[in-house]
Amino acid sequence: MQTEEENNTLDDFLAIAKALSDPSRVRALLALRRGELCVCQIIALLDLAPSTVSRHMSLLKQAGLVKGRKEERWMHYRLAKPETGTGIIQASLQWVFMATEKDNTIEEDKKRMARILRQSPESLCKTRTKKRKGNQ
Amino acid sequence: MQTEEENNTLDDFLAIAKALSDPSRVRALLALRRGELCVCQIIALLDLAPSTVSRHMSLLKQAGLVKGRKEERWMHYRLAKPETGTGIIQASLQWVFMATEKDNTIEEDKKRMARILRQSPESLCKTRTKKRKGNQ
DNA sequence: TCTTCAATTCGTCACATAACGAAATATATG
DNA sequence: CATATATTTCGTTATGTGACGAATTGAAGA
Repeated sequence: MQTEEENNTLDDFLAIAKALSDPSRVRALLALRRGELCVCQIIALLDLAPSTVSRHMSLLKQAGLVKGRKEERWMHYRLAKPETGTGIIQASLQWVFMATEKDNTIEEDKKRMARILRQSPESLCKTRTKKRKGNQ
Repeated sequence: MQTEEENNTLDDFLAIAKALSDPSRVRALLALRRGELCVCQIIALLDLAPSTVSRHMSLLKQAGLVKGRKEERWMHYRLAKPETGTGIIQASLQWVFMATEKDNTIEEDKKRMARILRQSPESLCKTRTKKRKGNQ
């Protein structure tokens, strides 16, 4: 994937563009600017079903925008590092960051994530399991 | 839409990302680097039904990436100019350009468009009308 | 080994979207 | 006004996608 990369740049690009065309994925990606996050923390941020969040993160990973690391039973995601990315990845990340700079939702997410980070990840997961989720 | 633009930057961004997550739209957009193009020329490039191309161009326009200009009975599209765009637009265009720099399809499209431009737009349209299109 | 639990995968549903052709619209031209 | 023609809009169909819950996987811990 990095040895030659000469022809189907378009497909790589489209995968990135698709990954970035969903609000939940963009919010998750931007939240990772803080640093590595556990899936359960992203679940808490987005307030979506674990399976949904898992799929979102998987798409971001496939596009090459984030990296995953499993520690014990928790999966941690972080932004793709400069040395890992193909240049397009880094450019894409910069693009999202600048394009969403002044967004209200993202600002709210920062505060929300600050609150989430105050709890330990362990308690977070247990809390969520017991939590009622009664909407559609 | 341009008077203040303070809060829902995310929606604008998502519209752009969605517009850029389809190969036909990206190809059309990149073809416009040459300069303004008539819809019939884009139809010839992509080899899609006129109605399909029209919809694609409409989405690109909605996202703010291209501008339309009607001259006589022909619709011409061009890239959004620096002074027109919100900054995000220009950044997005630059991003697509750099990300697809080395793509084969795009290279082919350049040659293909050169061939198309050798014909006059008028003959192009009439040709296409008579042309058989027997695939799905 | 059995249990626990975080995360993922799978199946399903509702809805979005890309493709087409047909019909409508707009703009010359007879 | 009627015709021709470029483009758009509309309706339909097939496929893609996001959401969920249920079942599965994998890593600790009893």
